[in-house]
Amino acid sequence: MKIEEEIHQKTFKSENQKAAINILFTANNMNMKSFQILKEFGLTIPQFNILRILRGQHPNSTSINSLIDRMLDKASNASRIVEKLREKSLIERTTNAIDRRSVDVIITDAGLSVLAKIDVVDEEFHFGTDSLSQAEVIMLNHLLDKGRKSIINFNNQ
Amino acid sequence: MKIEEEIHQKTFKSENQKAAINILFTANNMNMKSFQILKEFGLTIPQFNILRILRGQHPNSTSINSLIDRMLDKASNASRIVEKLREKSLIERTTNAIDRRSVDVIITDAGLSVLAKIDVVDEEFHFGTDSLSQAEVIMLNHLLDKGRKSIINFNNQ
DNA sequence: ATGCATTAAATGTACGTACATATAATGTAT
DNA sequence: ATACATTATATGTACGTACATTTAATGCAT
Repeated sequence: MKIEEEIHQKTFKSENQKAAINILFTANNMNMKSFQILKEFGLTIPQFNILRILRGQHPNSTSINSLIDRMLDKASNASRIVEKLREKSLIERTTNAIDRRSVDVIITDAGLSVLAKIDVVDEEFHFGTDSLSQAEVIMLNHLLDKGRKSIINFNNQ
Repeated sequence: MKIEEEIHQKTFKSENQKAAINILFTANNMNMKSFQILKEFGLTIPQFNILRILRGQHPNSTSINSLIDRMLDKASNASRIVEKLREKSLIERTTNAIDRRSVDVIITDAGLSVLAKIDVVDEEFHFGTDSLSQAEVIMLNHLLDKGRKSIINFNNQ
């Protein structure tokens, strides 16, 4: 469905404004979808993202600081999210022996097990699988990369 | 910059997975940018969105329920956001005379004035203005509309 | 007119986030 | 060795959001 119909807005100032709203609306849809899937597993989106990072490092541990560096969405508070995961026994947290300021976070077998279950519905975290051709998806990635330029410049000011 | 470089991830399971991450990352960038701009005007993103809806209806009033219907991002709590705007005297809130359950919300002159100032930097709320051709932006809108199909189907289940 | 369902909005709770600040451990210059 | 800066993490506050529940007004069937 066209974005005009989705949000009941007939006109836009420009195709560029429409594109901005289109991207935000699409991302919002995707987030809602992820949210619904993850809820069944008792996880929030940031908790899921952190678990996946930890799985990528397994069996090594990862510091909180390193988690913050790797997260897609700004995670000013990895500490609190990690604590939620610890309460569910999906990760373990130990003070680093060498640098006692640092915290070693490691995913548990239970954590790996939950992620394995979510992998089954993993294709839900892809975009346009059933509706876009391979060439179209590649084009979409290209246009997003290219169009993002001005935003990035702004953020780096 | 390509998404691979942006998030320091070299490989993806598919172009579709890359597209999903690309959309989420781009939307996140845009939101951060809007957040920074609006902060200078003492507004949050949902507050700004509600103000714009109210301007669209001005000089008529809008009910809280109607606001919820129109908001891009699910606003389960338009009440609280409206209250924040009222504290800043950017809107007025009165009980509807005919249906005393309903609340009439109307933007004040101060509210219109703030939006007018933000209009000056309005082009920041567009996408790819300096980097994409008109044909490319139209293509992007088309691909997003088309690719969103499977998400929408899922959400309507 | 009375009783019950429906509707509009507000409120409570748990979570996440931006930002500022605090706490504790470590590094470093002297 | 001591003082001070830096670093890693945690905590407090204000805001927004999803969800459940509450409150009050209205609609409707009888």
